[in-house]
Amino acid sequence: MAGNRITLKDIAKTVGLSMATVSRALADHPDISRATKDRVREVAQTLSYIPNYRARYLRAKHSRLIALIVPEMNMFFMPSMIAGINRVVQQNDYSLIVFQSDNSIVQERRLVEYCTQLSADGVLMVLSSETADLQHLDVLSDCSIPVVLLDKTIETVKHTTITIDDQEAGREAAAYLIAHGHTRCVGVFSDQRQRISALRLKGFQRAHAELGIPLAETQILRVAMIDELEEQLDRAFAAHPDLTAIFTMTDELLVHTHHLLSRRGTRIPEDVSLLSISDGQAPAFLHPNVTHLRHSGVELGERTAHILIGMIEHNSDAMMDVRIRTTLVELGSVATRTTSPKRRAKR
Amino acid sequence: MAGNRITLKDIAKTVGLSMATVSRALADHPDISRATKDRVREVAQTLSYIPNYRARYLRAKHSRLIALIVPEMNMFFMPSMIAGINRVVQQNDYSLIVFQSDNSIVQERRLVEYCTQLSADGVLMVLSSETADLQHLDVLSDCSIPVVLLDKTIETVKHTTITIDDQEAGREAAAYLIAHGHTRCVGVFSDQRQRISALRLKGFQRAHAELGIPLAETQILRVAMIDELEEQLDRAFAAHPDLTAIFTMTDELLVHTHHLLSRRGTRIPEDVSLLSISDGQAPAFLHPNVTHLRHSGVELGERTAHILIGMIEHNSDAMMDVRIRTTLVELGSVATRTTSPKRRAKR
DNA sequence: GTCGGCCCAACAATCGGTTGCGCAAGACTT
DNA sequence: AAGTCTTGCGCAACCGATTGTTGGGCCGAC
Repeated sequence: MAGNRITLKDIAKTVGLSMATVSRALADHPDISRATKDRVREVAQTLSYIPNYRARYLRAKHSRLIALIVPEMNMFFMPSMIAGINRVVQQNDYSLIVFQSDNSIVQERRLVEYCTQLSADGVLMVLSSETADLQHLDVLSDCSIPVVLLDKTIETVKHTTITIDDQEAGREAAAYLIAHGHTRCVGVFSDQRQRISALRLKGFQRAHAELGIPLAETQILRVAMIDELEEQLDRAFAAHPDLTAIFTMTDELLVHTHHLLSRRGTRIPEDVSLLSISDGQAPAFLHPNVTHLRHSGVELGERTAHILIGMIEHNSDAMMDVRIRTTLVELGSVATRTTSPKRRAKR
Repeated sequence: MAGNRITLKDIAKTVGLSMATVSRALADHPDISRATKDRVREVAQTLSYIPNYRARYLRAKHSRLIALIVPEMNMFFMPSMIAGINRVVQQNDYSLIVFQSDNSIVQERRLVEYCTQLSADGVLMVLSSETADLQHLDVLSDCSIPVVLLDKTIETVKHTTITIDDQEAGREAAAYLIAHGHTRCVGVFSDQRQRISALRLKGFQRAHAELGIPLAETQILRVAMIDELEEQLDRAFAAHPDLTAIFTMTDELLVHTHHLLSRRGTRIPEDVSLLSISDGQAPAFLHPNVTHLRHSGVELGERTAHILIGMIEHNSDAMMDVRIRTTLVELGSVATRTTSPKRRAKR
């Protein structure tokens, strides 16, 4: 492979100068005369010389490589988040290298170690669902490689984290539905071991408590596997004939809930209102368009990348805990209830 | 950064051996005695030594890095494709580094060059929509870095390509609809400058021709920007009152078409049948579930990665042109027409 | 006419490993 | 007992760049 690549030595031989001079000429070093620089550049051009970053960064200690470890390539959030990260990373002349842990702590550990082997300049992590502690990140601090945790995290006192303000989003969701007259809502949440899930639920519950609206345990769906959703939804409908609104905490839960509602002939928002936390893509192609608390994956990615690059370049290890607020986007999926609901017959 | 990292030299000093011996001991070289190996490993362990890949691969000439350049992080196809690639890449002890060209030929060029600078062992490319020729890939062949083009390509005689059998998929789609009595179908296609688009359309047209079903130009929608879809769809409905089926060539077009149909009160499949080419995710959460010609992104990714790794490891430059066939997945969105359609009134 | 100084460019060390070759000491032939 | 094999390890070159230091040539100046 690449055995025939042009190196500095080749150029040096061609122009009849030493490697050192060629290197400096290419780097526009003041010690080198204009004439020599021009000559060297021309030769480099014609030989189509490509510097070997591996060699260069071996000496330079850094790699201008930023690693991102994600648990999976979720179709809703990840693509936009990665796009955001990528933009900032590129703008700052770093390269992004993306790894997938497949939600396995073993893989995650392996990948973290791999980051050190590559001597990445910084690491961005979306924790896998299996990750319960952060010991495996110690190798990174040993090598003084800065880390930023984003989106999915666990409690930590040692690492900079950037997340959606999950609890607040959950709170706002419930408050919004209640304000529109929905006093019997169902909340659809995912695996409670994930902090993101627990926080959104906590906010949802707290809003109910604060507003004095009762919230039965059966109004809370905890969906670990997406195929449990249908049964749980059926049970909720059975338990609560007065159910008028559903809140879904993610896009994935939203599209599947929407699908199941359509299938059972439930009209949105006439029969049941629907509200979600989302990055706005799914709400746009569902009918009716779904009112949601929007969190931009792009923004999360961009801010995270900025912060990490700041840490790298200023060698700072100040710990931050940034929470991004969601914004309400009102579309057509939430009706205002003034009277008690009248349920339509289902097919 | 990482200035304090343990190196071979540190280990050598600690155990009182030469770097060469330590290196060989760690590599399990037969020249080194069991006892020495054990001692070295133990020290490496306690010092938590991490080899510097940059240095190692500098000499080794290769990098075990595979680069993937994609135009954008499309939410439907890319995630699964990347997941597939990633799996195979990891299994073979390579690492995947993902770049995004943002559909810009300038970026694409830059990234290709960057691949050579990183001395990637191989490059996977999904061409940007702006890419009209493949000259910028010559640097790669100059460095004898193998390239595989996948999914979106243009005509080429020089590079290995792996694509969905687009034309056949378009043909099958039309044939399927026609076989179910839909003699007036509309096909929704994207930007015709893309080969994938042109081929799917060609198949769609050819099936009509072969089966002797007329196909008016107004039955073919060419949607370059997604917000043109609504108007074009309206025009098609106006031009063809006898319209009974719609074919969408991608997931993105599918979800938006589905949304617009729902909005105009068109029932699927009672009023209009819907068929798509898809990787199966969107069809599962739309109502009713959409019958589609399935192409697995994961499979495409896996096969591509296998082929590239084969090229890398056997140093082969045999050109291939692999086409992956789609499989029909019949769900609930296509009705069988036996008589001429009776259109229901719209809201 | 020598000397300080300025330009330019070369030498050589270095980054962190890998590897061909040589060499010493012990084991084994005959 | 001398010669041949093995075994186990070190020397030193090398990968492709960067960079601190050195030194030759040429200038004007005293």
